[in-house]
Amino acid sequence: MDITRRDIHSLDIPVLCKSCDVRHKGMCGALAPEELLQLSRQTRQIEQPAGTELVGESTDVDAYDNVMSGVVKLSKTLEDGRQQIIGLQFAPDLVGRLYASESPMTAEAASDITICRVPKATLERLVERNPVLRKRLMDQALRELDEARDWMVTLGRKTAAEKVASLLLLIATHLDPDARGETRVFDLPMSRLDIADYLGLTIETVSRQFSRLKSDGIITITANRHIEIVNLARLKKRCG
Amino acid sequence: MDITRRDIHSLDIPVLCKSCDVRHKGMCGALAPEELLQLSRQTRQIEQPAGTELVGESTDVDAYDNVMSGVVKLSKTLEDGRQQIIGLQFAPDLVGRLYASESPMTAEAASDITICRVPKATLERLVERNPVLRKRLMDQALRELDEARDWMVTLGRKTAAEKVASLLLLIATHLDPDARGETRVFDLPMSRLDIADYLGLTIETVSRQFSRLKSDGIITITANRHIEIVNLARLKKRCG
DNA sequence: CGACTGATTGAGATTGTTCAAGTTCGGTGG
DNA sequence: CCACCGAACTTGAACAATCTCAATCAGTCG
Repeated sequence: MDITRRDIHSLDIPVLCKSCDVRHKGMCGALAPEELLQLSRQTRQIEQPAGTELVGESTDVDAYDNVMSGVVKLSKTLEDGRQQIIGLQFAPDLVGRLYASESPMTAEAASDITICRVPKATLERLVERNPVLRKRLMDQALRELDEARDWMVTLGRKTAAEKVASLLLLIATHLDPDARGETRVFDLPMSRLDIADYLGLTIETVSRQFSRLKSDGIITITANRHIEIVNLARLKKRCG
Repeated sequence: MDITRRDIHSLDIPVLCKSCDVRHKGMCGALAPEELLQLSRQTRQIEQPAGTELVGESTDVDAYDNVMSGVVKLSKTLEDGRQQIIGLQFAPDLVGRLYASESPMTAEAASDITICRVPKATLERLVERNPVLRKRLMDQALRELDEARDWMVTLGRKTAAEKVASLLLLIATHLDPDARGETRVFDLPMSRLDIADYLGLTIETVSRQFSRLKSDGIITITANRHIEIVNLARLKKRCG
C-alpha cells in the first residue's frame, strides 16, 4: 500500500484524457462527464510492481481499485499457510468487496499493474446516485459469481491435466481486454506457485503438466513465462 | 417443473398470512404492503419432493423461486457426467441467476422443499422500482460470492477429512433460518452422493470420513441421515 | 563468476479412487 | 409382525493420481 516514486510520476497522467476500451467497459464508462471530473480529483492512477499487496485478508478497506492494466489475484489462506487463489481480476474490473468494511480476502498484484484508486465512501456515494454504475457493479458481482462457480467445477472435479489446460484457456480469453476472442501468444501473468495455488495443486504437478502439454505439441514455452498455444482445439479438448 | 397434486393443495395456504422470520429476512420483507398484495396474485407457493428439478443447466428461465423451507442444490455437470454441486440455498434465498435468460446451472430440491415461484418479469420489474429489494438482492449476490470463494478454498486445499467436517459445520449453521448459531442435531438434507458431489469426493471417501468422525466420538449418526454433533469444538478444529 | 530464485525432473510415500463385497434402512406384502 | 426387496450406505483391498522430498537445471543479479 506504500506509494513509490513511480506512483508520483504516474499522477502526471491525466485521468480523463485516455479514452481506451477499458474505460468504456468499466466503471468510468458509466459516469456522466461531471461525475468523471469530480472523481478525477479524488482519484489517483498508480502503477504497482508484481507482488504488491493491495488489501490484506481481514484488513480494513478504505478504497476500491479499478484495474487499468495487468492482473490482480485474490486469495485466501488457511491458518497453517495453505493458500488458495479464489479469483483473478483483469482490466476493467473493480477490486474490492462492495460494502464490506473488512476485506474477506487478500488482493495482490500478480503482474505489474496500473490501478485507479477510489476512496471507499466516494464510490459508494456514486453508486447511490448513479443507476448505470449500480447496474454495472451488480453485473460484475454476478459475473464473478458465475466465474467462481465455474472454477469450483474445475477445482472439485477436474484432473491436474484438465486444470492446467483450463487455466491456459482462461488466461487466453481474459488477458487482453480489447481482444475479441482468445490470444494465442502471451506471457503468463503469474508464477508457477500462483498457478498451483489457483488450481489447488503443487508447483511440481503444474510443472509436469506444462511439460506434457509441451511435449504433446499443444503449447510452446520459452523463458518460463512466454506461452504460445500451438493447437487451440486440442487444448480445449483437454479442459474436461 | 410439473405441478403435482400436492401443489394444488398448497395453493390454499395464503401467501400473505405467514409472518415468520423467513419472510422478514428474505425478499418479501423488502416489499411494501401493496407490493406484497400485488405479488401474491402472481405467485404460487409450491411444495416439491426431494429430487425435483427447478431449472436445468442451459435451460430458459421464466421464473425465480424463493426458498421457504428445505434445501436447494445448485450444480454443474461436465460432458462426461462428472458433477459438482456449486452451492446450497437455504430459506429465505432466492434461486435463479438474476437477469440471465438461460440458467448457467441446474437447481434441484435436495430435500423436500416449499418454494414461492415468482415470474421472471414480475420480479425484475419490482427490482427496478424498489431500492430496498434491489439492495437485498445485491447483498445476496455478494454473500453468495463470498460463500463460493470460501468453498473454493475447501475444494482446492482441504483434505477429505477437513472437507466433510466443513460441510457438517456449514449445514449446522445454515439449516435453521430462525436459529442464531449452530444446530447440533439435524437431519442431513442430502444423500451421500450429493455430499460427495459438493465436496469433490467419491461416496466411499465421504462414508469413510463419516465413520471416522463417529468412531472418534465427534458425531453420532443414526438412520444414515440423522446427525448429532457431540463435540462441536473438535469438529471445528477438523475444518482446517 | 558464484549465489540465488524459480522451474523441472525423479523416486518413493500418501491420499483418495475404483471395484467388489457386505450391510442397513425403509418400504411392501404376506 | 415378520420376511423380503431395492436403494442407499459402509467396508475392504488393490490401484492410480498427486504430493513430498531431494536433486538438478536455467536464468538473473551483483
